[in-house]
Amino acid sequence: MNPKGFEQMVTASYLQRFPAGTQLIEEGDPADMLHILLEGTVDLYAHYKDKESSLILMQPVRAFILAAVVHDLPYLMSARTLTPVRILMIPATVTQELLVSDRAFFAAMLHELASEFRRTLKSLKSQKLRDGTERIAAFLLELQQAQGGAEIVVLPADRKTIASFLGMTRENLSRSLQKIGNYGATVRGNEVVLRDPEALRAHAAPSPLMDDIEDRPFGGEDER
Amino acid sequence: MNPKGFEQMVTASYLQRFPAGTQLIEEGDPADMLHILLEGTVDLYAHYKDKESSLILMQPVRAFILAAVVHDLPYLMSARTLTPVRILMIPATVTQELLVSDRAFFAAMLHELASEFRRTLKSLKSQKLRDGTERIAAFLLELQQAQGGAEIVVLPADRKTIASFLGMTRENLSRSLQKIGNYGATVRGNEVVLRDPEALRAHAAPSPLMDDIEDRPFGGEDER
DNA sequence: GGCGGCCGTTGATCTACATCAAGAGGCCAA
DNA sequence: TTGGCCTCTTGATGTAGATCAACGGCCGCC
Repeated sequence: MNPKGFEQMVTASYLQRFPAGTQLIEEGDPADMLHILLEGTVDLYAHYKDKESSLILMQPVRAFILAAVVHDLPYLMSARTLTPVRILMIPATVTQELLVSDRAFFAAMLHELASEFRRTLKSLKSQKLRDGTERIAAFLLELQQAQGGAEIVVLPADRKTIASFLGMTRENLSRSLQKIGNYGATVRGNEVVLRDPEALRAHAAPSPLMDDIEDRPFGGEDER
Repeated sequence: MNPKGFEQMVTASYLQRFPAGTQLIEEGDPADMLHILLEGTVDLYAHYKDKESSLILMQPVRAFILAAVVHDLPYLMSARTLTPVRILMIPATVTQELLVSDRAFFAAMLHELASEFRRTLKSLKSQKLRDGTERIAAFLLELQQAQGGAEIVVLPADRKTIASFLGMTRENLSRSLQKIGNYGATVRGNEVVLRDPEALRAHAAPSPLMDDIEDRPFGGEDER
């Protein structure tokens, strides 16, 4: 973005730190702040009757609840920190001014929003089309790629949250993690060792059309 | 948008009609055209292993697959017409030029994309948090509002598609439609009579945070 | 007309997953 | 240390919804 807009943004915004477990946003609140996650992990979740479900496990650097700010409508999700975080908060009014005055900012927001949309759509696809163990396998492979491809991946949250994010109960996450031992994944506390990523891939059939990954060199997906 | 941009768009675009059952887009194809649905109904769906699932039942006027065009990435969904349709197709290159040259067009796209995002997120919430009959009840109430609030709502697609959209099988849609008779909804072919919307509401607990409805005349999502 | 193919419904069974229950291990405070 | 309280796991049971199967209705087509 241009320097003037940047200065305007910085002076009007708050760069804040919060400890783990902080409630940042409550579903239904007016969208008065655009949040940009710079460091740490945030859980975006929602309620219905007395249930709740995690919808997005967010890692830096991402803007969240951009759509609510654009439309000046209430947040659709609640947000809480899972780790200590650093967040840049830009008042909605300033955001809207920047959208008008700074073309580069505008373009960045459009881009970010398109990313969010595609990620969310992928979640919906995964949720509707895959079963539990397939979702876990795909999730582990996503993590692996996000963490640089190492054999050992570290889980980004406690079991309850991951289970909720993946659309299952804690108990079944536990059991399913056992099952995928058959595909060469061994759980060790907070880490999972992927001894046989190919077996996992065969089971999860990951694809850039359904997962938040880049196409792999040797694309095994046939289309019709 | 401004007249010059509009003219540019119109001359470079194609306004087309297609009959029901036309395959418009195949998941994974490069995003070479922005589609704007002017008339009719389109089903956006995806497949995985040999299953497929309907993700969006789109009614006019909406742009679809906007995010893919913005990012110049493959479509995440396939599209087929459920009725005869009228569609404006704008080449991706022209769309990208317009995003640069026409501020109003740019703003409209941002707005539309934010709407799409929120709608998709609501679907994800509904899918993860509600059971089958709750989803049906909420769906009927959405339709009712979209159709002006009349007592009789007409279903926008065949049962198989609706079932898939709602995340269940044809068989269970059929059974669930019986069950919601207890909430004053009677099925009659392609129509459903909502004799007791309050009972339905009590069951589905609809909310503008989870459904594509307006809570209140005051300040809902605007339309064109 | 009569035949075959799809669609929607209904019923019987199966199964993935939720729920319920109990126990193991970790953490911290008194 | 002990006790309380977490989270996570494991096992037993319950259930929503998938699958399998059969049938009637409708439509297009020869």
